[in-house]
Amino acid sequence: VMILRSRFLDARRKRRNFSKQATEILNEYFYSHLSNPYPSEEAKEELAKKCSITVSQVSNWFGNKRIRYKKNIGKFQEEANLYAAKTAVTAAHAVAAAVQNNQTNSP
Amino acid sequence: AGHRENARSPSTETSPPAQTFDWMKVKRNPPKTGKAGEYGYVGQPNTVRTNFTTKQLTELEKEFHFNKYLTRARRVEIAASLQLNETQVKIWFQNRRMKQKKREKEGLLPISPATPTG
DNA sequence: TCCGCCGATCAATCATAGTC
DNA sequence: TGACTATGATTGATCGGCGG
Repeated sequence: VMILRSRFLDARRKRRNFSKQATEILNEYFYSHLSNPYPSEEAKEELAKKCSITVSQVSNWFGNKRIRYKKNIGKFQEEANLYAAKTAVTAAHAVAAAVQNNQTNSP
Repeated sequence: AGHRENARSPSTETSPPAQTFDWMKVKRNPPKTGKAGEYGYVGQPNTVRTNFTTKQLTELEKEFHFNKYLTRARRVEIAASLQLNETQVKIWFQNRRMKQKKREKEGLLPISPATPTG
């Protein structure tokens, strides 16, 4: 019956949650690329570095996130709005900077 | 690989989040791992992933250490002896090689997160 | 045209960590 | 402390692209 409960206690035994800061970075990327949340190998390396985790962990995170997100989009609405607002502020700053820059050196 | 597109289904575009992008609709076809019975063949292919027994995994692992790649003949032998499809054996080796590669890569840098101030 | 492989991903599940 | 949920990891199998 349970003959194969054998997933022989893999390495997933001693699991540690990522730091809140790392999760923050990953979520920011995910929601700011919601139309296509598939970071390139290069982007994964950068995220891994910023989050102090491995590239594989970044891949695992996105894989789990994508599946769980589409499985129940509604459950992530609040989170989605939160990060959307956050990136919106960042975008606003960028626009402001661009405008400022444009006025300074107009062609 | 992928479904790299970016199209969006008809939806309000005024709300940033809550849109249904193509990646959210991706659906994988169910496994074609039809474990046919003696009579004719059951109706639907297995809709769930096969659970390899400890014995099967042990044998596959043993074979893997002997050869990272299988010849057609060897594959047939193993599949028969382990009651698996040739495809399952083929895929298992494929996944095993990827796993090996991943481990070699990871078990090499975990230490020294030297961050050359970029 | 068919087949095997690679790399990425999916999807289901495991086992633990966190919350109440 | 036990029940339930959140989450990282594992893995059999699929998808698309390549090369033989």
